[in-house]
Amino acid sequence: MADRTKRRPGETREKLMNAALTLVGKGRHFASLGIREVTRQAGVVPTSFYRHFRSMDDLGLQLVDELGLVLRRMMREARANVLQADKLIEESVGIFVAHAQANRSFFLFMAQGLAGESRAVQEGIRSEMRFFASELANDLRRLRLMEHLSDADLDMTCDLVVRTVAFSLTDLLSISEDDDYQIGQVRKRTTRFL
Amino acid sequence: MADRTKRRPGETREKLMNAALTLVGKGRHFASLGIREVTRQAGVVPTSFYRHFRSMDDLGLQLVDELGLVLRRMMREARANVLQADKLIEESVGIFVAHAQANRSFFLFMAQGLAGESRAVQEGIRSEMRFFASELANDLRRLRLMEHLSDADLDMTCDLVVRTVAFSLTDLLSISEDDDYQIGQVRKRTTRFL
DNA sequence: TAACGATGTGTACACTTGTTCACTTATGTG
DNA sequence: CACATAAGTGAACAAGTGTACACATCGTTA
Repeated sequence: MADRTKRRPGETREKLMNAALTLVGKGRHFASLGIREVTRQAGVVPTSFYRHFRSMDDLGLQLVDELGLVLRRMMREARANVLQADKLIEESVGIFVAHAQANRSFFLFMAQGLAGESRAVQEGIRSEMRFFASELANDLRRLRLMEHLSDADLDMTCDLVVRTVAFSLTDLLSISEDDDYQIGQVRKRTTRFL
Repeated sequence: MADRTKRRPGETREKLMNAALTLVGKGRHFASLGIREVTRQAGVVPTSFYRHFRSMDDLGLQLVDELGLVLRRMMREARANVLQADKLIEESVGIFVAHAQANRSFFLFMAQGLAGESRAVQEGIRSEMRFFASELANDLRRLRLMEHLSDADLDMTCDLVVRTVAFSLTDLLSISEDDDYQIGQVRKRTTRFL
């Protein structure tokens, strides 16, 4: 009972992924992480790494997949909370900032990966962002907002919004103490932008 | 004459900085480069590194300084070529794209450094971008364009433009073969944005 | 010319790294 | 229960890493 030597399946796998995220959260860049370093942080022997991942790039790719889940969760919450269209932007930005802080390492990883070393990871993150942008465009269409924009323009605008916000991440996450000012900035930027 | 054993001062220093840029241009991330790797690429013995740089971070900082020069050169060219205000955006974007291609590794380094490992390099690049944005705002003010925007709004808008363009770099530089499409995209985005 | 400081070189050392192999242990299915 | 398979372990190795030291070479200045 108190003795929990049981090995939950996939536990080490999680530990390794979290270890990588933790190191990224500590300011390290994903590209500079080594297998041994990650296993050390996870409290696991180096060999175990190969039971779950082929290489560091592989780990990165699986992190991208999980990142997708985080983003989807964020979208769902946003959709639920902004049923009526007023205050839409403030609301959305607020939710975004909250998620960015709750999953700080994850978003840091995303910001890094965009200019990262592994082409595959780079492509994965980019495609997650594209998906996110297209969903955003769909939502706006459904809510009959932005009807003064053509479809193509709307798509492009959403893409731009996502890019801009993603870019702000770098600032937002690097400070993260005196958020208030930064939040205000991002909110202002995004609001004015739309 | 044919024998050029002479040692031009600062030659190795340049060789090392170029070596780092070359590796970045080959798809490596700056944060993952090692001293030995760079010296090897530069065709220099590892010990020489310490004659010029305290560490890799130091090298990065000095690269940022040179990046500043590149940006200033770009601005000067832009100012010279867009004396009259029509076609201003297309002209500017064209110049930007040309520079981005000519100094591909430099701009890659910049894109990487924004989410990089060294806080100092990150801060340096960010401040270069801020400077660039404020100069852009000044130019627009001088040309009496965008008079419908308040000063604060103009500053923010320029910041946003710079961010957006910088972000597009990631795409632009990662393809760089079938540029035509990408150039069109960036141009369209920026144009529509302003 | 002599001496000096800056720059470049070769060797060496103590660590760290990625990866492998043979071995133990737990989990779930017949 | 027995057994196959997945998951975890430890020891080992060759290769690569950062850094230090002592020495060679150049350009400049006294």
